[in-house]
Amino acid sequence: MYKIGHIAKQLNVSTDTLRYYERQGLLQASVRSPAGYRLYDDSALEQMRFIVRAKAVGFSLRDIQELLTIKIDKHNHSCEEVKSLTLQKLTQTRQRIEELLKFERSLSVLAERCCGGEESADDCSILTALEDVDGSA
Amino acid sequence: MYKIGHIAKQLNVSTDTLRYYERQGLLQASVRSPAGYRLYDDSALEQMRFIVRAKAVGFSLRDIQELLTIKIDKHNHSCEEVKSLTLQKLTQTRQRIEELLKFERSLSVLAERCCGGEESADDCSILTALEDVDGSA
DNA sequence: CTTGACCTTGAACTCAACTCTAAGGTTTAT
DNA sequence: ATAAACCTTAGAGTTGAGTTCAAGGTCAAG
Repeated sequence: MYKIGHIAKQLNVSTDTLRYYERQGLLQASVRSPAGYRLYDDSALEQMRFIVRAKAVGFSLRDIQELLTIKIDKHNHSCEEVKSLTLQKLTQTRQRIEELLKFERSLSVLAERCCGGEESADDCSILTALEDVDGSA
Repeated sequence: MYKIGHIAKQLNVSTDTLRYYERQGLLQASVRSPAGYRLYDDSALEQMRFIVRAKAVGFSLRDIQELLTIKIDKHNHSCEEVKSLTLQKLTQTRQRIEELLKFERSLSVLAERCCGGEESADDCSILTALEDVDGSA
C-alpha cells in the first residue's frame, strides 16, 4: 500500500491533483490508514496510470469519467461506446486544430510583412492590417 | 454617437462583452448621455473593430491591451515591438498545434484499431491500449 | 523529545473571457 | 399613459483543471 506522495512521485503529478481527482470521482484511495492517510494499492495505481494515459491522448477529465465507467463494467458496455467517445474527441481536436491553423496562417502573414525594425510603429504593417477594413491578412 | 446595443449589433458581440472590455481597459465609451448611457463615436467603433480583428487572428485580450497601447502612441513604439508580440503569439500557436496534432494522431490510431461494434467492451482495443504499459498508440 | 517530512481538511483562489442576475432608470412607439 | 425595448450598476456564476492557504495531526530519525 502506497501513500499519496508515493503515487504522486511515481506518476509525476502533485498530491493535490490526486486529491482533486478523488473529489471528481476519478480515483478513490483503496483504504485509509488509522491516522486517516490515503492508502493506494496496485490496482489504484493502475487506474491512475489509465487516467494519466487517457489525458496524454487528449481526453478531458469528464471524458475519462465516462471511460472509467465503461472500463469498470466492460461487460455491460459496448465497443461502440468507447469508439464513439474517441471519435467525438477526435472531431473536437481536429476542429480546434483548424481554428489554430487559421490563426497560424494569419499571424505568419502579418509577421512576414512586417519589417520589425527599430523605427517607430507609425507605419507598422501589422497595425495597419488590423485597422483596415480590408483585412487581407 | 451610438448606444451600446448599436455597437454590439454592428460587431456581433454582446453588450455584456462591451462592458467587460471597458472594465478591462480595452475600450472606453466616448461620452455618457445625460441618463448615463454609454455613447460611442466612430473612432470608438473603429477601435472595437481593431479588437475584434485582433481576436480573430488569435490574440488574447491581454495581447490586445499591449497592441492598443502601442497603437495609441505609435510614435513612441517600434515596429519591432509589434512584430515581437506577433511572433510570440505565433510560437505559442504552433506549440499548441503540435500538442493537438499528437492528440489527433493518438486518437485516430485508437479509433482505427477499434472495431466499434455492438459487442461488449471486454476486449476493446482502446481500453486495452490505455490500460497497457505498452502504450503503442 | 524535537525536528522535518509527511499527511489531513475545507475553502478560497487562479486563469480567460465572458455571461447572468437583480433591481432599477430611460426612451420610443402607440 | 403605458408597454416594449432599451440602458444602468454591482456582483456572482461559468468552465476546466488544478493550486494555494491555514491550521493542524502523524511518523521516522537522531
